[in-house]
Amino acid sequence: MKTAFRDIRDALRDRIVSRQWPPGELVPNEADLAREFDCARATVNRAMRELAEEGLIERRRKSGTRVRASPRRQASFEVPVVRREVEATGARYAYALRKRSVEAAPAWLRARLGLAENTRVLHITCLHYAESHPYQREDRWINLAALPQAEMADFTRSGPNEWLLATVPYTDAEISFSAQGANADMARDLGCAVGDALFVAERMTAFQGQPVTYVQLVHQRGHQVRMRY
Amino acid sequence: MKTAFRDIRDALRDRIVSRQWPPGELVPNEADLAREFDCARATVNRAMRELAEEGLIERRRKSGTRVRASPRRQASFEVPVVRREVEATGARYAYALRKRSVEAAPAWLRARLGLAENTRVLHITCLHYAESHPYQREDRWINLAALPQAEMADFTRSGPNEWLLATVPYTDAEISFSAQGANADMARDLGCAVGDALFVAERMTAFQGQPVTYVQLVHQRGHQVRMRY
DNA sequence: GCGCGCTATTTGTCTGGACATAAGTTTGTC
DNA sequence: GACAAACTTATGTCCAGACAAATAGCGCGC
Repeated sequence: MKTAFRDIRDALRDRIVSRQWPPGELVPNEADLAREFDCARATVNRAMRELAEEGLIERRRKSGTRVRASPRRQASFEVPVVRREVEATGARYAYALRKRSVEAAPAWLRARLGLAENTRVLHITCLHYAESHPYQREDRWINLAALPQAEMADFTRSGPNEWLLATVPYTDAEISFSAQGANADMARDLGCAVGDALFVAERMTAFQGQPVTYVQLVHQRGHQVRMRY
Repeated sequence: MKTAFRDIRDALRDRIVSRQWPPGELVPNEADLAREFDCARATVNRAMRELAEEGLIERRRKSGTRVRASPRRQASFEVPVVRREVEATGARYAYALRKRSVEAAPAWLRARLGLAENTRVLHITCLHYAESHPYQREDRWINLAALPQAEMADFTRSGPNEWLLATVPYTDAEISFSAQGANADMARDLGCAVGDALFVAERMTAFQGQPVTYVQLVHQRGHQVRMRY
């Protein structure tokens, strides 16, 4: 029976989730499986490599392959771009700039991004709407030492997010999620009460080792981030 | 110059992030790159496949490979298991069962999991501590039609999470994050004020198509979920 | 001009073989 | 017994070549 690596992978996964090969069990070696499935060892290797990436099995040279006792489960989600996120719901996206200023980086920001003293930053506050309802409030700081051309950019018609994506598309980033009570600014901009529980995403990005931007994204009440795994 | 697929992958990634191959650009085909790197085409293929998985390039038969205009960025994080999450901070983990009852599934739960009427569920409420401070409040419903042995399980010493992991280790799941104001129960259990903004994770899991459990995990004030990408 | 089928090109996968690398296991020496 | 060297075994990677599958683009008939 000649099968593709995808079929082999799925067949092996099946044996694992059905407990035919229970957690901790040693799996037959590649050569044997290649014989069983009547294919080249490389094909079995590819199948097993993918299962290892999924976190279902653990492989070690010489010791062989075993089914993980508790499978390492990882969820992955697409980092949202607000315009697309809004448009995906079918709503019309709109944007409004609230504030733009060039400042010396405050101490908390310098600490977070690892900036030198006296670093100049561009501070943008803006709002993203779904139809006419505020959807997300964005508070962003851009490191002008790393990205001087940001000072010339026009943020009155579209947000810094899209400008940055077009200008510095490849970045290392850290994202974090938390819940925060609305302060006066958030409450005003999002049309909720002070103290309301809001879902907040924060993101720090660096390009080639240099910190580029920090952003706080405060979402409308009830916002959820969802992912399958 | 003979190189491994890892080196080739990194070299190509470098050309992309340095804009030597700008967004939208057509990348040389595998045969040419194999000649350039003096290796087999399969080796280039492996390198490019990984870059495609990273979301940096897009490949299509006959049209060739191009650098994505805006790279698809995906963050992935390990689905947390509360005991390990607490112990990773260096704190001692402790557990307390608050409530255990067998009930008919309420309507909202039936709707969420797609359960038949009159389905019996096991409802567990428990607390997870870091040292002596409440860390997370867990409210869980287990579908007894799918997992009757849950009714016999002892949840007085360790949580349903660990029991489920050991019993049904391979599941499909959907996870979602949101912010919610603390209700009276949450405030009492977590030692905060009613209305405080709390970070909430919810999870629905299914095993071989059958809904198994729904859980709401309410975290202590200030909780963050962090990931790099 | 329009639709349809053919062809050329590019990626996707597989084979059978080879050598590299990691890491248990055995053997040998002290 | 302790330790190191040699051996064995399973996975990791690579190669050269082959064929499969998708599809962009061309040419043909109308």
